[in-house]
Amino acid sequence: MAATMKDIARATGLGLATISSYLNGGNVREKNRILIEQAIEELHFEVNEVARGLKTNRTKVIGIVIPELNNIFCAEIITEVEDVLRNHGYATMICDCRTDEKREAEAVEFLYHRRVDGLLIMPSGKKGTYLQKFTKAGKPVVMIDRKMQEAAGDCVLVDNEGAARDAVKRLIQAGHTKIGIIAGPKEVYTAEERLRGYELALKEGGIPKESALVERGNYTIHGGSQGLRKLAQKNPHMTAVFVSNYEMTLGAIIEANELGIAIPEKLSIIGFDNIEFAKASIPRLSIVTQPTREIGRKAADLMLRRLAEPGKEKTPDRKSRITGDGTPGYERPESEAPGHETPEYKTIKLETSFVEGKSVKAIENDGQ
Amino acid sequence: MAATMKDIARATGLGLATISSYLNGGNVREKNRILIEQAIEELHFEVNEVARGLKTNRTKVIGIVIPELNNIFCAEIITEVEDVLRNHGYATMICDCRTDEKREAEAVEFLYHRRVDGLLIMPSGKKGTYLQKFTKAGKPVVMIDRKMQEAAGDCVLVDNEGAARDAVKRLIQAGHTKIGIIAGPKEVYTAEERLRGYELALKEGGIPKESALVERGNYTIHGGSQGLRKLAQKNPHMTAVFVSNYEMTLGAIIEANELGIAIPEKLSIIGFDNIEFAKASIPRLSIVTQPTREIGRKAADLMLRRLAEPGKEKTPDRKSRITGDGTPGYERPESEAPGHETPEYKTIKLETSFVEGKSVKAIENDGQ
DNA sequence: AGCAAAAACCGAAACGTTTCGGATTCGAAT
DNA sequence: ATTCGAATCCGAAACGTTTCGGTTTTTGCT
Repeated sequence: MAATMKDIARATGLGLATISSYLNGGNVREKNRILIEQAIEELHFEVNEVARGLKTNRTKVIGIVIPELNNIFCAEIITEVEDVLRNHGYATMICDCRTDEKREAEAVEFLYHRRVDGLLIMPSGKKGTYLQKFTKAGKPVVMIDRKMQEAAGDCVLVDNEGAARDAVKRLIQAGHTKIGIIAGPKEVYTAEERLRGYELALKEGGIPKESALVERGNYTIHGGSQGLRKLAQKNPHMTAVFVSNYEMTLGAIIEANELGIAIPEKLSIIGFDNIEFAKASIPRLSIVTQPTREIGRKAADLMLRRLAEPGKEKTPDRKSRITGDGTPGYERPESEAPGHETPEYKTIKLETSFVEGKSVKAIENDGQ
Repeated sequence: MAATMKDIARATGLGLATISSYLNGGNVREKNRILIEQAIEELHFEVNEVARGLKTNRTKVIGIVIPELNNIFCAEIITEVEDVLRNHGYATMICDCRTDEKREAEAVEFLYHRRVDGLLIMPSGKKGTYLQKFTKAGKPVVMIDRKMQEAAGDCVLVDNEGAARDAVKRLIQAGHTKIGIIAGPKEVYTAEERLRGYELALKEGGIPKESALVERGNYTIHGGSQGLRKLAQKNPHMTAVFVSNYEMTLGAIIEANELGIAIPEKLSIIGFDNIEFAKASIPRLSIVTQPTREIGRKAADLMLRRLAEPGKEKTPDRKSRITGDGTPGYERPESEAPGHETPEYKTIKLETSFVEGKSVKAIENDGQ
């Protein structure tokens, strides 16, 4: 049904190679160009990306593996990534692995089979041995938000420890000393970083840490409610809480309301993520926000850069024995930094920002 | 680098066709099976889906077009869809068109180029003329949540009108007569349905409608806040509001708090979507919830069903002149209803449910 | 053991591109 | 008009599968 290059060649009386050349931006005599364009128009020709992918060994598809599509932080990043990549002609295959390490490995495998050109992953598991396939095949891997052990690849991270530390410091500066934290799951890299930031701030503030003030949640609304409830039960004198992701922040606030704990009069709260909610919340929430769009953009950019690099996968058609190279650079050069010798893996670290709200109340430093 | 079927054939001494047969579940003599499996193991062979796609003209990829990945309702549905499809060996290519009709058309085009086997779309535009390409090519199209004019394809919908009507009826039964609505954008199909449901309920309740009680928002938190503010300004006597999507519900609640309007004492609210939030909210929110998982599953199932249908795209290799068919049914039959003659397009309508909360207060019917 | 039917196997062509090396044509300078 | 280098053009092979039609082997029966 659909027209092929062969049809165009026949219709124009030109050779197959010429059509191909035209389609790939090569030069073609003016009159032939017109001829070709006409034929394409008439026959409704559209190049078959699958065939092209087979021949070139580049599918123009990027695989994406995330822990939970249904999570604002992820969704925001992916939205940006998808936008950037598609603008560069890349499609994205998204796999949601539901924060399950096994499913994650399966997803990676699945995408590898589909011969995606690169992998963008927001890891759930800690060690990324299953990424080796990609790196071994010379396909770029970019990790988002979390780093995996034993995994070679670029990273786009956020300074979680610093962000958490700053947040808790603010509480300390406001006079709080009984500060709780609702931390994330042990397995989650960023959760641990945030916890470390919390501990660091306490230490620097000269406040002894109490295990009763540390509660863990599973990054869901429910986890947040439970966390706050337990904290409140165990620590009647607690005056502030730092919550380490959005869903749990929501849960914590709700639970505080439920328990009749007034914010910020009785309890100061600093949350995480989702600036929109924070701005609109009552009382206006103080939060740490992550630059999701920038994370997404940086990750996509990094991926594109890697893809544009010459790449080591020399698969010259068997007969050609010539060493010379001269890959013409498929991607428009744009702002390619020249003389850029395949650098070692890169780690980009982005800063969070702090949005001041009314959910933190200064307290005078009387004996607690 | 990667091994091909040819390598396996060579290693086992078998023919190419036999390997192919084995890989596609065909029968092979026991000893050969072992031989093949051994070779596959040793050479780390994995079938190249791209080549397979070229040959079979089926990529095992489904295109998905949605208005906003970054929106809980969409994200929940897509999560489910992706899960189901991947479990059946299908990959998904997701395109976020940001509720922009032009981008939507581009996305459809983009996916068509990639030769996806089918299209799952949650339409932004009203008329889906650009879907014709798919249907013309015999590729199934399934619309989710919204129906497009001039678009042939299956549909999975929700009874929005009924849901809205029921919700508003509850307010009326509780004695409310000054009931506002924060409706969605005119362009959005479901938004209009919900508005109709609201109007219907009023009519049935014998309450005259007032244009001052109808406010529109753009389905964002901000839109919700603004909507509520305007409603409150214009209608000092308003006692209840129905909000027609999650983001706006959130905004409305926040704004109500901001304005010091107590819920439900001064204002009863019925919201939409996101049961989790509703359950945890203070006061516990009454909402209409959509069965997102079921929507997703039904849509994916429908797609799979269509894909399994014989399909009219007969593309026999040129030489074969035989009329006989005998496509062996690639997909495992599973629970194929037999004698199922390519039915006309199907529309599945799902029911919403109502979650009772404390945000609706009965008011005694004194003269208003 | 002999036979036919059924099952398993096989080689080659095809899917729609890109790319290689060489052939052809063009344009300008003589 | 010739000539020569550069610009264009071309056919054929290749990418890794599936599938067609036909051949060989196995199986079950007598």
